Amino acid sequence: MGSVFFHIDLDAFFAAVEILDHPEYKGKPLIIGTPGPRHVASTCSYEARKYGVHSAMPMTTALRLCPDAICVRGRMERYSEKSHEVMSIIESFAPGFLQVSVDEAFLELTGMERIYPLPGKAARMLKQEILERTGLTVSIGVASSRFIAKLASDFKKPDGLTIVPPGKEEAFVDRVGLGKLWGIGGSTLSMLRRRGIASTVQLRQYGKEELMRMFGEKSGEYLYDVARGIDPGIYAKDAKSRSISTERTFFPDLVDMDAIETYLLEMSEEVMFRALEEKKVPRTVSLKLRYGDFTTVTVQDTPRHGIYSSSDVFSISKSLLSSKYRGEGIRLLGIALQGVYDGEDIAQGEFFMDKEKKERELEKAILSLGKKGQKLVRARNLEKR
DNA sequence: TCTGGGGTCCTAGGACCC
DNA sequence: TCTGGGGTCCTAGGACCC
Repeated sequence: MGSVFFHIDLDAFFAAVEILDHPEYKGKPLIIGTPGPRHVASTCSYEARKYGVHSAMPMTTALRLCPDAICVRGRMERYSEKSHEVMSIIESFAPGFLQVSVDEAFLELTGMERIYPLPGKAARMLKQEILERTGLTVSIGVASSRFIAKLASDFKKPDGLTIVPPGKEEAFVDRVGLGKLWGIGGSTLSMLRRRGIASTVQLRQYGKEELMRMFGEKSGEYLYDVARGIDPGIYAKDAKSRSISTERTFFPDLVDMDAIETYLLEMSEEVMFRALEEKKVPRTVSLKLRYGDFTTVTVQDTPRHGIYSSSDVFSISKSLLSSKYRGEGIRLLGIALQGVYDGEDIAQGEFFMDKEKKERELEKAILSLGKKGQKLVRARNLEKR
């Protein structure tokens, strides 16, 4: 018996939650996002999609296309609450559960023929249960691999169910089309087109070595597999280190150095606080700058002595800034902690001999830094007068 | 059209080591 | 006299996804 995977995708999730909480929005074009320049839509209702509005579209464009749309600011806490409700239903349905974002998850039903002899029927049961208990609809894809199941859940939306029988993967990929395959975005698509490859059928005419030469080792292999409906291994491996980041876009561009440093301080604290909350230790700090013309640069530093407090992050990001800053208006500032490991994983040295004590010290340091931060801000404001 | 914010993974070049 | 090969770490940039 072959493998069986479900991919479950919540339909227009944020918008659906807002409609649930505000029934008066039902049947109307609804956009989750703040109106104004340098803002973007995060989701929208299906009524708004009829006007051409979609996720990641600039709000100014979205409102030009659909001037009567209702705009609401996102309420992430509420969405994660609803997400938990749905995910716990999915998780208890079958053992192979893997959540991949707020609004989607995989289930593996391989070897469960005794309990669910017909995967399609099982999927309908799951959809029904989610709707009854949460008021939300999902679309489900059923296939022999995660990759195909993911494409299938997107094939018919909202409230869809698409089953790709074993052996039909390649034919399904042909129906979906090159541009809608997961992992093939705008740049890859135009690179392929430039070489005269506009469909999965055409892509299949190239050998693996040929594609690897044309697109690089990993991408070549990826394209070879995907064109044949073979799962290239999405969500197969789990990340060994992570990153924690924050960024802000400004309107108008930031020019004042004090203001820039104040944001840097605020963001250093935010990011390091999140790391400490999770008892994680970062190895590198990276600073991102975007200028008014949208050119974006990043610089990073991996200090030998390690990163233990937000004042470390702040001073590193300040020197990174001075090493790169062009001296013009800044559209975006970002700070990322990379190579973030569990405290335990890097405990080989003397660093964490007395781990708990060390952590308490770090947390205290952070708290007092928070207060110092306030003073610093005030000191800055005074200096300006 | 004028381009958010939070992530992951890949590449290519240089440093450094054996 | 023009100079190996492999492994690992670091860096900057880019593609992609939700």
